[in-house]
Amino acid sequence: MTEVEFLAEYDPAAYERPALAVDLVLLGLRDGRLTALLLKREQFPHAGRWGLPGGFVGIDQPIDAAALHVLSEKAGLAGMHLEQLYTFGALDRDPRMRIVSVAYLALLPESAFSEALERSSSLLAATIEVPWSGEAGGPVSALSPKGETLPLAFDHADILAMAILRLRGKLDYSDVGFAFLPEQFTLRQLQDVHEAVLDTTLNKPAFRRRMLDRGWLAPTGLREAGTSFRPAELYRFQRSR
Amino acid sequence: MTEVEFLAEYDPAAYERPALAVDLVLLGLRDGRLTALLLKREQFPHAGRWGLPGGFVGIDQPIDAAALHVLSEKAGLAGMHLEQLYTFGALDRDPRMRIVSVAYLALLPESAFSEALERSSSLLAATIEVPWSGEAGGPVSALSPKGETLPLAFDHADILAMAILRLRGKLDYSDVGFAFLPEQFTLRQLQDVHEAVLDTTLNKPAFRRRMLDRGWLAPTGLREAGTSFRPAELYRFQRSR
DNA sequence: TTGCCTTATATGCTCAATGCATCTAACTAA
DNA sequence: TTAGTTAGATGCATTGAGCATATAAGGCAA
Repeated sequence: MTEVEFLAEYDPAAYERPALAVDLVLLGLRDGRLTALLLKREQFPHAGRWGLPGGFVGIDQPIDAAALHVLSEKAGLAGMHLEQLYTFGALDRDPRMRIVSVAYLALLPESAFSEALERSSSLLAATIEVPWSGEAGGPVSALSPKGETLPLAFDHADILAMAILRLRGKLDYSDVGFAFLPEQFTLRQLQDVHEAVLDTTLNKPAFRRRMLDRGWLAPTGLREAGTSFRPAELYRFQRSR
Repeated sequence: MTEVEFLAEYDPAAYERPALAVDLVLLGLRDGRLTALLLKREQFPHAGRWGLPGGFVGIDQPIDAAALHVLSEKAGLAGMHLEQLYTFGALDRDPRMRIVSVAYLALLPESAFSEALERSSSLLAATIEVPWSGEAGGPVSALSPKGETLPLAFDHADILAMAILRLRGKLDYSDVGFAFLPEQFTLRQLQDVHEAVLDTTLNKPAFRRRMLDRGWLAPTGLREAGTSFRPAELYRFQRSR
């Protein structure tokens, strides 16, 4: 029996199928640290552990739509940009049954991050601890606001790690960094975003020049208020070029 | 009913599940052009069109294992490095039923590419035409060895495009380029790989310095043979640094 | 044997981008 | 008015890339 014949006679409906789910990595910045929104699991399996917001993909639902649905249901957010990260399909990743999960990443500005925390009281803002530097990779850990290590459910430490990896990789050649910021922001805020994501300190003049030369920043003519020192110019992100 | 209650009562086995498949983008270099291995579809749907080698994911099979299985069954290859690309889950991507497909990318050296073509006579080496430059994105087209445009099945033009996009993005900061080359190769061959993938011409002295400074190239002391001009030094790829 | 042709390899120059130190500007608070 | 703090600008050295060009090493033909 050749492979062609095999496939011709293959009736996938006759075979058991894995369940398909989505998991969302919702990242924001709190106190200059990368922070993710986690949910405490109340039910078996992994009850008491912390997991990413997730849900199953309906048979008549595009995967992206399932991710947006979870974003809305579990975080009360709409219209955020979601980027597909990676698909996790190890056999034992869920003890109940075979579940394949497509992970998505969303970057939230402070306003959306706080909004989600308000709308869903079961969400927790967990600081992400990255025990490796650069793009080495490996699992990460999550800390509660009090600094306690949170036990993570399933393979969610790996999913979070993949999110950090992707984010670091894209940060300096794409415009993803702006997703963390409000409509108007200062160059210092933008640098804080980069420093938090990359977990380094950056050279200020060099960073300024690089960003300004990129043509993505439109000065608003406005300045920040409420500082006890020289107020910084407010910029707006403009796509273009 | 809260989301928590909903999930607690949710029995995924009670819902119909999408079928899960893998599709493989097998890329090589022929005559300085990016080339993919395609299969002519004999059956409905899309009979007569050309598609990527693919297969379903078994309920007791990790996704990576399913991809390796397809690699072995459809291309007669083993032990190649496979990288997960993206998961395609549009509702209408397959007219038979809902199929979600996890796409994988493998880069083949000339030897493995030819081996696959010999082992499976139904495979075709299709030249990939990329109608956009840089990392702009958009679907690509495939040409037969005679230069005729091949009609592609399903969303496989998009999957191929994603492969090119990923490849171009990773080429100059990672070691993926070496995957196209044999054990020993010249700097000119390495440059040819980069020029084919990026679809540009590169500056030779600059390219040489960049590659040599990277510490990935170990001179073998040997030189290529059979040229009617000065033979080039043969290098070997060594990881680390 | 001797040029000649072709490609490999090396080198020098210029320019652009970056790291770094430092200078000036603008605001508050005392 | 002055001290303190951060924003923003500028000069200099280093690095890396683009580019032209020089030299090296093979085959080949006269």
